[in-house]
Amino acid sequence: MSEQRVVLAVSTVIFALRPHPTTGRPTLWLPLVRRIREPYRGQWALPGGPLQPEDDLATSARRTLERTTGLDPHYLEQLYAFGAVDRSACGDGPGSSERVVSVVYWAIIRPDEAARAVDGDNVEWRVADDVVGRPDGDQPEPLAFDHGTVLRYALARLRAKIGYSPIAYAFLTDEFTLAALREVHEAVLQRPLDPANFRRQVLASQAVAPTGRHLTGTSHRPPALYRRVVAIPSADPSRVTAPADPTSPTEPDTEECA
Amino acid sequence: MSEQRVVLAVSTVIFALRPHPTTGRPTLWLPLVRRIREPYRGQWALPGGPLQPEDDLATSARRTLERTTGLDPHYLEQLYAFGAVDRSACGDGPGSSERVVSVVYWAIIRPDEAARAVDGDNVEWRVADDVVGRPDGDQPEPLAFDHGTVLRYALARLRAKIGYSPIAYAFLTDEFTLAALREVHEAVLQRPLDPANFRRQVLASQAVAPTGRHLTGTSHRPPALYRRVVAIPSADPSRVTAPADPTSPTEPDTEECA
DNA sequence: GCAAAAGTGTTTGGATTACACCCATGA
DNA sequence: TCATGGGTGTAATCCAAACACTTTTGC
Repeated sequence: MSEQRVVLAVSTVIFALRPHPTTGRPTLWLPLVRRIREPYRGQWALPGGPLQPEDDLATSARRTLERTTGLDPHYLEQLYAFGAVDRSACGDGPGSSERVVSVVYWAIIRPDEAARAVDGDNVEWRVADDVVGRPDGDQPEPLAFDHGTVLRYALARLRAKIGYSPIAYAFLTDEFTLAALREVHEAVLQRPLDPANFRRQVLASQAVAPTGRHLTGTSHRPPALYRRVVAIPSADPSRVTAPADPTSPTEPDTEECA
Repeated sequence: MSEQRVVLAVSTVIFALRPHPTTGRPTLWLPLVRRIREPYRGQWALPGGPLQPEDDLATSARRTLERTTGLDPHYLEQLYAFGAVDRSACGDGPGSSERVVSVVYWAIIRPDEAARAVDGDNVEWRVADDVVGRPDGDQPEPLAFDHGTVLRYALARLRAKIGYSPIAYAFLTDEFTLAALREVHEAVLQRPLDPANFRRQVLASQAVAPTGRHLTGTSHRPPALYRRVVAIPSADPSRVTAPADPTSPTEPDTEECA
């Protein structure tokens, strides 16, 4: 085996909600970029690139996103550092390729942000669950590197975190109906939620306040519009405060999958 | 600013339970190593070292731990990748030092494993909350690099995760009383738990089974001994399975702090 | 017997669930 | 008027907390 250098890259999984191509229901989509050099040339991969010495990790993620997809997500969180020694080697390719450790981030963008995205020859938006493959479906075309594993992990994190953190609001614009908020949860969790109970839970959480306005133009009773009144928490470790009050329980953390 | 190279290192926060020096109650301890070179020479730091090209990230963490502290933890999980551009620069030191990105792991070891640990001039075990500093106490001697932030984050992760994952068993040997299991939770959460309710919750979780044996030599009723019958889950993203059954809710993931 | 912790029982209140039912609008 | 979701009410259920009480050992 030849001498290897370890190279650091930063990649990002970006989630957005768009109508499903067949059902029309809100569904998780994400952009992929086509690799234009070896290894895995021609295959689809997560947007990313090498870490520049002058960039922080999250800054690198944002900079690469802007350059490759034109996106600037307002929710961005570190997912995991992937560093298996053989993860950058093609199964049938040369075994002596450079070793790459990737720090992967995941992001959420609103529909209005996603609409501004470029969609050229080398960027393609796909339904997230079609990319990883359904349990009963055919195996999809594999992603470059271990990006299939990365995406599965990002989906698991998103689905876990929406249950205990107000990240669902990152998919929504300033004003929204409670039905729209419920559709975000339903799209992420892939299961219907009881509208009555969902409404009560959200209102009890004190996370939203009515704006007084209503959505018009529907063929039924005009739903009230709400706005978010809590911050979407940052998962940055530097924001970790002093030890919590020992008399109150701690909330779940961000980083992994049970 | 001179040209910088990005170097990748792996460090580990290792937790063990030992009696508190004054109260005698089970308390979180961790080993620190003294830095023998610049930057931060002479200050205490988390055990770690540069990533070797032939090691996976977790392998690197284990190898460095063995070499510096003699420890081989049976629970090891990735915490976070720290990569701020200035994190390896001393506040009053030279500003042109090498840039280091650290992938940090955290680990749990049992008392019998911790007893085998070396405790030389350059390794010192400390009470975890004394290292980060109590809210009302004096500020402790700062750790090297951003390891104070790292440790605070690791403590937050441990305290969050013990609430929804059976990691408490990683602190215990094969046979244990339910009181010992409760003391693990109390030490981590820093608050007393109701023995009656705790017992019921643990038994209802189906995570333990009685061995039939009892602990003797106490000055009261001999408590029954139990053993763990569930696996301590690995947080490795490669273990993420196919999308869960959409009709059942998802459990919290591992990676972050609310 | 007494102290101390093991272990059991009971009550309470809050949160979740399921589902019935009314409301307001466009067509 | 009817269809469609918005929005409210309510009862059943589960779960966590608080705490009284009994049991079993060493001293």
